[in-house]
Amino acid sequence: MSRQQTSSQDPIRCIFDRLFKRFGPQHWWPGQTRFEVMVGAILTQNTNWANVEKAINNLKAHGLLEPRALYKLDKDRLAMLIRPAGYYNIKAGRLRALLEWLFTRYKGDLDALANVPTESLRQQLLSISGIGPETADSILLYALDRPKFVVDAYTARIMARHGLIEPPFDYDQLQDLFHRHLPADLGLYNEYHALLVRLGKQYCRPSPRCQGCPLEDIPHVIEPQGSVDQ
DNA sequence: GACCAGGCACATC
DNA sequence: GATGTGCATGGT
Repeated sequence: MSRQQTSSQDPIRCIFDRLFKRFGPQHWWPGQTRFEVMVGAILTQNTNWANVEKAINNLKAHGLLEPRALYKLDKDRLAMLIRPAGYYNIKAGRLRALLEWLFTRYKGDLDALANVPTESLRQQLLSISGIGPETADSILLYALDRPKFVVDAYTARIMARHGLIEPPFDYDQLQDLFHRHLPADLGLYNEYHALLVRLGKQYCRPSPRCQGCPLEDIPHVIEPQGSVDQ
């Protein structure tokens, strides 16, 4: 198999190089504050980002994209404001659960999270109802500058379709694949995840239509499963 | 009208 | 432990 125009023999790094060369920097996460990123991470669950933006703009327009203001907001009213993002009753509850944690444990002060070790913070986020591994890691990476690689549906589909990991696999196994092959670098994790989403939107839909995919000649290397032993 | 989108919790077997 | 289902809007 050829290695032309790849700057690394490691397939995981090779994919990043290829995507960055093709698509360039993605400037993620599209949010102006840490709190906006946290809210967006919940609103975007199984939802198109364009719809999330509508909901975020509603909150902004009402001056509610700030922890204390949102914490004081009635749940039904919150649900109506985030309606364009879908699952609005569920997500209103999830946002309230996040705020409840933030205020009960940290008095609503995002700066107070800075001293909490990453793994402890991750466990705390995962203990909040409505925050699973992807949402937790999105918050950790994009809002709180912690080097956790974010795995999403696109990541799973792309890696499986290009033979980099053998199904069945779970979130932790896929994340571990990236953690083992990459340095713990915030900028790299940030850009890589964004690039995978960029690729997935155009070339890696559920129904295959992969012509012109910039990864089509990446060597297919099935990874041994990660060290998730029980 | 069908499919899809930057998940997660819960019920059931 | 694995699998199925509900949650919902809006663009293509």
